[in-house]
Amino acid sequence: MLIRVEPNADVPVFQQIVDQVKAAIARGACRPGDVIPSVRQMAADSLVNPNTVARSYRELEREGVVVTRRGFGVIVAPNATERCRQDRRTAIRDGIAELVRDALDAGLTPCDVRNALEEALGGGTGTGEAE
Amino acid sequence: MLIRVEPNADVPVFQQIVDQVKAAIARGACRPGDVIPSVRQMAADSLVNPNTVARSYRELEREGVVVTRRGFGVIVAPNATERCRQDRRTAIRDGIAELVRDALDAGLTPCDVRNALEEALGGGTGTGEAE
Amino acid sequence: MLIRVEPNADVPVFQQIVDQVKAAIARGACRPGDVIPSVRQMAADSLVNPNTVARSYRELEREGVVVTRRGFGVIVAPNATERCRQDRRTAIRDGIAELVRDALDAGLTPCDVRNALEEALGGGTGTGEAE
Amino acid sequence: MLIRVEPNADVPVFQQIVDQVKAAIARGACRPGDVIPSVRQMAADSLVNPNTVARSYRELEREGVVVTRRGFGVIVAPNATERCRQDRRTAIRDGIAELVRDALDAGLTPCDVRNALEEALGGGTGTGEAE
DNA sequence: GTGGTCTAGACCACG
DNA sequence: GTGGTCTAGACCACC
Repeated sequence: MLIRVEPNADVPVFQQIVDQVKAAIARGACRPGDVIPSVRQMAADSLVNPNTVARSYRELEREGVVVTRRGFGVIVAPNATERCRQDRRTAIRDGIAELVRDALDAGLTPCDVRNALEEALGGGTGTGEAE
Repeated sequence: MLIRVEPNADVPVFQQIVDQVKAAIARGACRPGDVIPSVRQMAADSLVNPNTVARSYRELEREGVVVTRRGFGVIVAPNATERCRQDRRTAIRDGIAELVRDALDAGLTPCDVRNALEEALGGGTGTGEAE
Repeated sequence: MLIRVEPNADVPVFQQIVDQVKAAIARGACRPGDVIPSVRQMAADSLVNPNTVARSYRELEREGVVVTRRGFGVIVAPNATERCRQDRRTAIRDGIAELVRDALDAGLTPCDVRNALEEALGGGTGTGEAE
Repeated sequence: MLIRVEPNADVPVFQQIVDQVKAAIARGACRPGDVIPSVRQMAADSLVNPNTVARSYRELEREGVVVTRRGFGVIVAPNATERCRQDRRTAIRDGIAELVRDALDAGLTPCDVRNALEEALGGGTGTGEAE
């Protein structure tokens, strides 16, 4: 469970942590029942204040993604994997829909959008292609 | 020049105004030399605090999209149309790139992303129909 | 909107504030659309740290009881009254059910419970009776 | 002596054990002189950390409900039955008083409270049937 | 050891 | 002026 935080980003640090934990669960790096790093541990690893990590964990618990056992630690909730995947999928779809709306609103054609997408798909990952 | 603002959105009100003015210019609804509503006029129309509208206009002027002539009004800058189109295109491309990165990060395949895009293009608008 | 906090109670301060705000709404002291005291104001009034008040307000917003408008203030949500009343009713019923379960579990008879209730009703409020 | 613990409840695990032991004594399931399970036995049965069980036993001994005889075991104290019954009765009465105060505070009428009680008495158990 | 809470003080963005 | 966030350090209860 490696968390990398950018302190000066426009998205709050506590939200970055929430997102990355959920992403780790979504991609299977953490599975239900696994123990995730303690508040103090992650705070030390990520160079983030423990209070900020605690807030992230509180939010994750509120969303039902993790379960915290006092004096023991924080564990991934039973059905967290599917829940996180669903969340990510919904978020991505919403994001795409909003982006498309904005793009068409700004006068771009659907073809422009497709081209921009293909460019991003090709350059962002390079699944085999040269960079 | 009709501006619609959502006060509870995550994007600031002043930014919504900036974006919508630039969008109007980008799609040709406002052309260089046109006069856009005064601060107090737009404030009254949009039910927004005049200070907020003023800030939006300050930002638009800073970007060279409009020029204000004291005692006269605010007019669209000579080369605003192309500038706004360029801005929109860049913003859209950046947005798509970020979204694609997030999506692949979350374990979606490029194909998933393409499908979501096509769905958004098909369902969200008329793919080119008049509004 | 008068909030009284007991710092040494077993229920956290932020939760006390949440409960009292919801109670004020439930009994009609605050109605939808009303502005509730600012974070700093309530912090000053209640002798509580602003961060603690902020956390209470964040929780209230999460529950849909209030809506916060940045730079403006916090207002009671449209359907907050009924929602709070419902919450209170559910909480009370759950509490009674749990209590009854415990009481019968401990060997008390239903009659014992009824007597204890009548005593509490008589002494706790004195709706007209001498104390 | 069957103890069932809910790790995720708001009442601490050690307190749940204390309460259940006292309840068992109050309802006569354990009588003075009876031997109750050893720390490690109950820890194994209840899937609870032995330290936690030890703390519960320490608390029970502090309250005079049990006495531990080194090398022999833990036995129910001579006057534990009446003491536990008294404790339970006091706890229940306090709980009812607090609940009634909250309920009236929230605007419910005494009649509402009585109805909720009767519902709980009627539906929650068999009002005296064997279990 | 663990998480939960609170305080104090700072900075930022928005209106 | 408003709320939002972060840091720092302290205390508590639980396991």
